[in-house]
Amino acid sequence: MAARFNPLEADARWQKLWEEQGTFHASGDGDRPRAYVLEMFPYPSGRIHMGHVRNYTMGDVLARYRRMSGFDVLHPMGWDAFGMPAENAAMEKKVHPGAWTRSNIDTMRAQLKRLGFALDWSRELATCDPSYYGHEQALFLDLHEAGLVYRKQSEVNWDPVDMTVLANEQVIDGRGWRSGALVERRKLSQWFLKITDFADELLDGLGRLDQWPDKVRLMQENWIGKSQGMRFRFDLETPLTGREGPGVGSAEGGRTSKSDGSLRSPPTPDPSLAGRGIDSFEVFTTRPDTIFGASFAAISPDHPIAAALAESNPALADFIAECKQGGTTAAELETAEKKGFDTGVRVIHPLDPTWTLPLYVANFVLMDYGTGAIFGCPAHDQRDLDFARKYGLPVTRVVAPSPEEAEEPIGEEAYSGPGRLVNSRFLDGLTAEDAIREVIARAEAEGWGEGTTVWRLRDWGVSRQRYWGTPIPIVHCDACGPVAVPRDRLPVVLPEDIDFETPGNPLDRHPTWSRIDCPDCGGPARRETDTLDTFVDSSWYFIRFASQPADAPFDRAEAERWLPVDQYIGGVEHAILHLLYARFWTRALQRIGRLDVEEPFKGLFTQGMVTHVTFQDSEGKWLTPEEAEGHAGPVTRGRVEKMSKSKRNTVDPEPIVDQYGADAVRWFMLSDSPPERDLEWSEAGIQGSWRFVQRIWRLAAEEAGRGSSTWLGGGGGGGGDMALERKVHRTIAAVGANIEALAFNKAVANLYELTNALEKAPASPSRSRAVETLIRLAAPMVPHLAEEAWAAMGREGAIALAQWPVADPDLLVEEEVTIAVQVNGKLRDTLTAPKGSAKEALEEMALASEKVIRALEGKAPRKVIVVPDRLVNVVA
RNA sequence: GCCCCUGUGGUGGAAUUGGUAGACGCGCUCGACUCAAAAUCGAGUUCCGCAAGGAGUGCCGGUUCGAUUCCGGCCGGGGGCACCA
Repeated sequence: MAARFNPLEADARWQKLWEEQGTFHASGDGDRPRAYVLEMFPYPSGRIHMGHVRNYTMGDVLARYRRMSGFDVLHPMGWDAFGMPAENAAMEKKVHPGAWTRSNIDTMRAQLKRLGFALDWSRELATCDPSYYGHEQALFLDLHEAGLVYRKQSEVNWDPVDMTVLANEQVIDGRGWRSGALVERRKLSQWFLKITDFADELLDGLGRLDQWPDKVRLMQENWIGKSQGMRFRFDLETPLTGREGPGVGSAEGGRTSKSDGSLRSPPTPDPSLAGRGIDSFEVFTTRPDTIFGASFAAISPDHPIAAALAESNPALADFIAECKQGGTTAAELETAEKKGFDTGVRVIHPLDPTWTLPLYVANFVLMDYGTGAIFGCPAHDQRDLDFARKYGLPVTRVVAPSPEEAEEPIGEEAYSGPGRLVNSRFLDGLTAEDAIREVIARAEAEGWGEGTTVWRLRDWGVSRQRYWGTPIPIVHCDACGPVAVPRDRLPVVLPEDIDFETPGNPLDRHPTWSRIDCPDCGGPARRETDTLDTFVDSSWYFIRFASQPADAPFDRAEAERWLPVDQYIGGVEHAILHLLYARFWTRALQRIGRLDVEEPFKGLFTQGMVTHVTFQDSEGKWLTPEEAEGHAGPVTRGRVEKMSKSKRNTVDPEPIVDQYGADAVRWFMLSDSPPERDLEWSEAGIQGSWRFVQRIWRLAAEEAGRGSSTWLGGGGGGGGDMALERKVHRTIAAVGANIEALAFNKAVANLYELTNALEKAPASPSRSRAVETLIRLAAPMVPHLAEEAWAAMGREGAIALAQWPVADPDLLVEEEVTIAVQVNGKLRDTLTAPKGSAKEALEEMALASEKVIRALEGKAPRKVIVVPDRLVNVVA
């Protein structure tokens, strides 16, 4: 047996063997319990980076541990293969997006295989294959039939130079990231999925996801943004025209729901309303209790009433135009002044027909939240207060924390705390909560308002005006309107002959692709040229992994046997969108009766980033660590930051694997930093991991060289290094518990401790068995080394399929314990005593201690606290 | 602005339900082996102090026999949402 472990030779040998023997195939039959371990599949950007290595190593340890613990494990891998970068590459490098993507996949698959991940490659999928996206089109049509898909006009960011739609992230300071052109808002007809239909369920379900990080649940909760309150009508003192007409922004208004939970789409301001007669509008508030503190009403500049009034009021039209100019970046909004325009119109207070309030158009009122209109209560809302001070509006306190403060004037700070109602007529004396109920009850009884719920969540716009995505399987016919592509004509395949020379959507300008006969009437029609948001692709891939028949998206029974995913691991950057969309998609499939799974991911873990030091030269140019070392001028060592190409601090995993082997890299990824926190890459760290791999190897080689296999087979008994045996069994218990808890850094520390103990222990049958146990415990983390050592020690079969050691409960308890002895809570001495010693005995031993006597300085103990097997505290 | 998380040696971080703070790794110091270096092995490493001893988990206070842990108030770092009514 070699003195050193040579990964360059061993890694590939074992990887080949695992592949040949199908070691990691999920069988899906038999009665073993099942475990589905999944890491977020990568976008094939070119090469694997350290973040992938960390993510997949964590999942791999869990998958291997579960397999050794007797589970039938599903641990698949695939490619989130549609998206913008492929089109960018096509434009810049003149390669076809498909060719670019597939070549990247080949590179990255080879890189992943070199890391020895225990993946079931037989289930590999790429979302850009028609064999995947064709099924996605079928599911889209299922949702369409079920009424969960609709089409409406929606604003997009339009780059007039590239003639393309931009995602919000691609708009930088109001300009297109590629062209630098000023971005325009443009209205396009787009497809939406009714995720808001599920807002309540998605929110409610969060409460039962007890294996998700609180942080992610909170982020989703905020994103869904449920606000309970009241919607009510303000009548205008004088209708806008003489004719009676319907209220505006009322029943159709806002993403609101009645108490039955039904949701409506947001309003599309209708210019024709102007002149049709407007006599009222609705506002939304979460504080109906403060209704007697109202001092103005305000509507959004986008509100139909604002538009109607502007027609005869040029100053207002100017004001509205001015509001639309403002930037939308966080910083601009932060400093943006609260501005309003007094329309001169007055509205009637719903609880007092003699009381009228001025109506403003205000720049801080958003059309797409609530009803696009508010009432202002300056005393109890800071924004309203700022506004009221600026325009000299009255400020009346209506909530006071105590009766004495009822007439306390409001200064520059609005009061939003608890209290009882004052200056509020029939509400006086009620708590805020009771007053809310009372006002809603009266409004509902009198018919001018109702309790309601408003959501921040919007429906999911899935149309993308791009080539490299799943074609939306719809045909537009002048006679029949939008028509679904018949199922037997799926998949709608992307054309291969595509031109990226001219700007715009390549599908749109393809000479023939979009021409088609209408499936309904046979007349001339056009294909939908938008493709689906790539988040749709990733909303169901975990189902396809579990079951992949050729003729259907999945087999229901088989998918239900694997789902939900037991442990999902990925970056926190997907905390909201991807995870919310996947939850929605799963529930939508459940609602239409395709799959009886409520939540796709039972356990979720979000791992930290891999970081590295940064360097800059005197001019602020980023330098790689290698450049910094040999740099002529002065070099500044910057902060430790996430590895990124722009900061030039990336470390390519492949050369590291070449140098140290897969196991040292994997070990480093698991060491030191808790997995949810950032991990700083360092050369010293990887060298430390390399040393540890060799230390385990030496122990194994030593025992193998001893010819100790005779001891190993010799059934549990003899050998008698009981201290070591106890250490081993404590380690078995600790490593298992820590892997279960995904506390890999602690499992790593447990293995270091056992290794330290083994290196010090004299040869014995106990030690030989202990080394074998160490190899098995380390196998999920350093699998190549473990296989090699396993074979060298003469064991049969792959260690990947060997049994996880079982801790003997009898060996987990210590015979002797160390007791801390305190005087007045300060440690003065320690003593050893048999486990389970009587309180009296421990007290006696403690009081006899020299150090205790000295610390007492002659004072008599007033009280002695004894915690069995832990400590004695003498109080004097 | 609102919400959430976090603060422990030179450093990454450990520490069941409150019960010996600093496990384990990295780094560093000294020593062994070597002509030398690397690798490896051994000893040490919270701070002050020769020692006895004292101080110590961001800061201030509280509860407790006992607080890194629980409570209140500050300060620092990170994240999410953001003119959300």
